[in-house]
Amino acid sequence: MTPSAPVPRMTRQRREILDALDTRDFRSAQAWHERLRSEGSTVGLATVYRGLQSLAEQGEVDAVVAESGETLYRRCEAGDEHHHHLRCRICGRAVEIDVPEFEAFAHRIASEHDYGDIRHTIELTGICPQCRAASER
Amino acid sequence: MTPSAPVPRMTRQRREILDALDTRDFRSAQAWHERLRSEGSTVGLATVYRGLQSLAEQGEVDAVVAESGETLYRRCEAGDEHHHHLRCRICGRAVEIDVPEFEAFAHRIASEHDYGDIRHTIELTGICPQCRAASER
DNA sequence: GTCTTATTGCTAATGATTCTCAATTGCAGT
DNA sequence: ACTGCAATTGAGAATCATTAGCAATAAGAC
Repeated sequence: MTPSAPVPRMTRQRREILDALDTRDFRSAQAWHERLRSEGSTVGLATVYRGLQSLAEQGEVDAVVAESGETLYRRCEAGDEHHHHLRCRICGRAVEIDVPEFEAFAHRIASEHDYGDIRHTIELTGICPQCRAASER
Repeated sequence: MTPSAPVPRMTRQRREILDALDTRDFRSAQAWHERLRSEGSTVGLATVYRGLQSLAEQGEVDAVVAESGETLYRRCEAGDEHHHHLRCRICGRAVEIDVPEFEAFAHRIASEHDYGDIRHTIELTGICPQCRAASER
């Protein structure tokens, strides 16, 4: 029925992207691209965008939309399903948190209003200790 | 100290924007602009952007960043401080909800990680009953 | 009414992301 | 290892939302 998505292939560049995704920080596709180039890779920007997108679909990376509208990516913790983040608005450093209470709450609210196919996003942002110290002087 | 922001003036176009913001739906700046034009207004797109932005700063309108990256605006309920939404991913229709438990939770998590100047966003999206019905046939 | 300056409306400029398409290259089968 | 072919890549053009630049207007104070 479904047009059946093409079979993914493991290419050099896809491997490189995966390898680059090591830190715990959220970065934009452009930032990851720069990092790759600076490390000698020759991947194209478009490829990085495509790669990150498909990885996000497979659940390999987390994607969040910053207030500026740009999408930030980061490799996900192991295979855990669902979680949220406390992210630094300045350096991007993020901590994974989970809000078990909320999962239930979301569904209650949703069914109260008769909304279906619920999805939720919780974004907690702040200034991390390091950046705070830096900006205070 | 602060460069003291200019004194805002009530212009025809600002009034029109305020007037247009009547429905309970989230719409993009472009969408609000179209609506205004279709109702005979001659406001420019940039003016709508500027107007919505300043209104958002004053807390007169809510602004949320959709997954697509575009910013959606809607007039706020009276002057209540802080709240969240359950928004339909198809038609944009939204319900204001509040999550008192969460406000406290957010601060606890934040201080646990020593993050300052906390800000949070909770976005609940789903498909509203009307759109669900529509897409089911 | 006059003046000062915030505001408007174009339009051009940005910035991020996506698309186009020819050139590559996994990889299944032989 | 060799072929065939669809998936993938890379570079640049194309989109899209949003912002900046600037001359022309028009609030609001006097």
